[in-house]
Amino acid sequence: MPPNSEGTDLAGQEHSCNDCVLFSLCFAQDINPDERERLNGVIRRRQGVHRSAHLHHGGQSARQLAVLRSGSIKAYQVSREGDELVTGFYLPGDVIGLDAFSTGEHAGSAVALEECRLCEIPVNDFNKMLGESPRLNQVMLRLLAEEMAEARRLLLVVGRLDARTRVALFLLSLSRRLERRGLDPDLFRLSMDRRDIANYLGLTIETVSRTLSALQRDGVIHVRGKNVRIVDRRALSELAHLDESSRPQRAAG
Amino acid sequence: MPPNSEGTDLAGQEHSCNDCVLFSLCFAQDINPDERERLNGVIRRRQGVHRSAHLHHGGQSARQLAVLRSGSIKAYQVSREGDELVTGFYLPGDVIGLDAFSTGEHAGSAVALEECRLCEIPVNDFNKMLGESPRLNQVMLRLLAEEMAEARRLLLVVGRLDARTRVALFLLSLSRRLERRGLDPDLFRLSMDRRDIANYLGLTIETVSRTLSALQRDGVIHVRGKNVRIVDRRALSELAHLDESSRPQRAAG
DNA sequence: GGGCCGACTTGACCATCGTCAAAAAGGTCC
DNA sequence: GGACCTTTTTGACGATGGTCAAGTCGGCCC
Repeated sequence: MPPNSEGTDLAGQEHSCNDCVLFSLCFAQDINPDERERLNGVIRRRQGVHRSAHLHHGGQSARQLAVLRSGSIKAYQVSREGDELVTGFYLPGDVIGLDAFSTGEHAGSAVALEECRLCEIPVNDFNKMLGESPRLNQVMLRLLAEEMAEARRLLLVVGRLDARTRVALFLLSLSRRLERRGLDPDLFRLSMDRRDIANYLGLTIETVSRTLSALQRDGVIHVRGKNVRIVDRRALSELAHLDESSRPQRAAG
Repeated sequence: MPPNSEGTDLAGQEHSCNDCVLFSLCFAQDINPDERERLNGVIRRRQGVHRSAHLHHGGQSARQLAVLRSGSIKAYQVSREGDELVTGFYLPGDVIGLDAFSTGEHAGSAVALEECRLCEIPVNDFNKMLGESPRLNQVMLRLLAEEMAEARRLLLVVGRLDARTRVALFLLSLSRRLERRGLDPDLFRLSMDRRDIANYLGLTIETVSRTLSALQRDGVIHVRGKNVRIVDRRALSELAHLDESSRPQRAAG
């Protein structure tokens, strides 16, 4: 088993935000110390959330806001026709449940891709804190705006780029996010299966598979099942950075 | 010139929200009367914003939040490679400038597609009101969440559906929005050109043109330049409603 | 270990939609 | 009206990526 094969288990067993390894990634760093102390008081630290367990379903009323401490989570929506639309993947430090922020009901579903640990904040407590802290409100707006920007980025990727570019962008984005969490950006394990990747990128399983194989053949990456090694980061970046040549030219300004 | 050919000029010259024809479409209806009174005091009613005039550019710091009173507006972003990504079209009653809500800088650009009138609220005034009204905060969060949901919908449309379905959805969406504004849902004029539609839907100009022609050939719509008449709404809805047959089957759950 | 099942890969084929090109329609200015 | 330019339409062609099908790999249970 290669090093870093779990990929997303970097949190310890702390019981205070101040000791938490994830502190620099967590929104808790953005509020002031006594607000944080108060947060500490209401947080439920949950572990043993196993693979395929749902954190919430679309339409459900929100019970808590959660920060992922270890593991990884898939966010998706279900269309009226019943098929799945993968909207993102959460890694440690990410906030889960913002989609219920305004209506009180979750817009989409979230499911664990592997064993997870979480910090959960009951909505009641959280809303009370929101009512009293303009700072916290601001932080939430920022987080929401970030999700928005992410959705827009995804829109560009999914709608307008060819398969190779989409896959390259996916790998680089994941790599960068892992690196920010102190993990090896060049050697990691995908916690989602090909179906999820394909769905997320708006492609088929076969195309994802073929594209990964092609990237390997070209010496850009090395793939073996869920294990990925980035061999030629420069080449991968060039692919992702929208070489005019490698890209269908859909109506642009 | 057919009736309703302007399509988006339904606001009068009122100087109070209470008299405004758009009241039922505007977020002003959601706040309480004295907040609205205060809003009235700071609103600048601007007209004569002509075609191709920009309301703001991406990266610019926000000067005001605006509600469109008449005309229509295109929202877009510019990628690092310099091409345009149309993210949406605003109609009367829509709020413009939410993209700057958290950072203070506009994420994208907004440009008038035809002569427009606006209600502008200077950011300073608006922020002050925000700091004092939890209700207004809530309304803003709701609006932001709605834009988010819209972005997600667009993601589905652009990434996963075939050209015919995309165009059908586009026409139906526009029709529904016009109807909500008291205009004819079956006969209207597109204020955007084919390039904008194509870009918005992640297609080429040619494909949009061909698809519109095909829909006309099939007796579903009638098109003449920018003028559109929906002839067979039922058929159009069926196309849009994702008939399993007419749709490439990209990885779905 | 062996069998089984699902995940993944690979190949052959073909539809959709992008590309290139040219003509037609529409708008503006004189 | 006529010249000129932009927008839109239409056609021919080809590449990308979806579909169908058959294999290979890997994990899990006995």
